[in-house]
Amino acid sequence: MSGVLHVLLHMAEVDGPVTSETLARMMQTNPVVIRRVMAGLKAAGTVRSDKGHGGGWTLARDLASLTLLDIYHGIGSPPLFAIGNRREAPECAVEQAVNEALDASLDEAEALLLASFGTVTLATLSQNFHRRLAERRAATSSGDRHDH
Amino acid sequence: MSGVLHVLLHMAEVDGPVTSETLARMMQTNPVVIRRVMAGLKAAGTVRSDKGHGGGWTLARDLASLTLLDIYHGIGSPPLFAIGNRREAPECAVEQAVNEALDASLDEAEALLLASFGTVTLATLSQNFHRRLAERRAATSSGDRHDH
DNA sequence: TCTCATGTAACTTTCAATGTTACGAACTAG
DNA sequence: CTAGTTCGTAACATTGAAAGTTACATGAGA
Repeated sequence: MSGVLHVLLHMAEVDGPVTSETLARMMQTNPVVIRRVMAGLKAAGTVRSDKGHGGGWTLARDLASLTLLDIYHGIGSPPLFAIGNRREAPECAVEQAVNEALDASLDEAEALLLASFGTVTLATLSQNFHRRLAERRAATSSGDRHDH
Repeated sequence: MSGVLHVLLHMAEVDGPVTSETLARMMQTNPVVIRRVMAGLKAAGTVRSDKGHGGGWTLARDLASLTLLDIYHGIGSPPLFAIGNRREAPECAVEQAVNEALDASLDEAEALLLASFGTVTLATLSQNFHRRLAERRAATSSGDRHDH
């Protein structure tokens, strides 16, 4: 998730297609790993890929029309929580009572989280990125006089 | 988490102390694993342990005074989410923007989840467990005539 | 004193995530 | 049409964290 967002924002900074090779160097990983996660996004219509000379990955939709929720589903909607339910011995009544209680809380939190994802666009992330860049430039050009 | 709750509810069904050996068989695991997770709960005052003959684990507090939140903290407050933030290259402005956005959503969901945990007592879980037992008994003694 | 039980360090095993290699398919430039 | 690029994907290797295991020390009761 975090890595994919990183990649997409970097792609938005370049106008032409970007190869898996280049993206892999940015993320300090392997081109095949990039292709794996991009596969889902491609199927979802978020990005497109082109082969051969001048090929690579391109954003297929506007940043403003993409939310964190789109990306989450694009990468296959993986489990959100680290503390899952035991699925062993589900016939045990104790197990069922425990799972019922945990599920109630987890489902509620999951609904909120996904709703929250739905309100954040990649355009917002990009804007925050550029704001940080500007602040950083201002800080260094003024000789780091502020703060500590 | 799920496993610990299972253990605690089983302990509540017995009046005397229960050994790690017995609990391990219930959970289909190893006694040492039981002692490991119980260590935190003991430090938190949730359970006590006694050595020697007739020893084992005992609930030190009433089920009604224990919430899921207490148990969560008792086992060391492990990470709740499976989709963490990248901590590599945190100086990259893109990374910072991504982490900022994800943290905002995750923190909000975490707060809700923990609050939700705080409202559920183990007494409630135990009641649900006994309700299930009663329903199951009723269903089998009536010959499974209802539903399918 | 002998047995039972926890406490804990050290080691091993397991398993899923990630990384890697290899090769086929599709595309472009010349 | 040929050569060079790039994605697509299967198969295998590596890694790291969680769980399991062994071993032994400590404390408590019969």
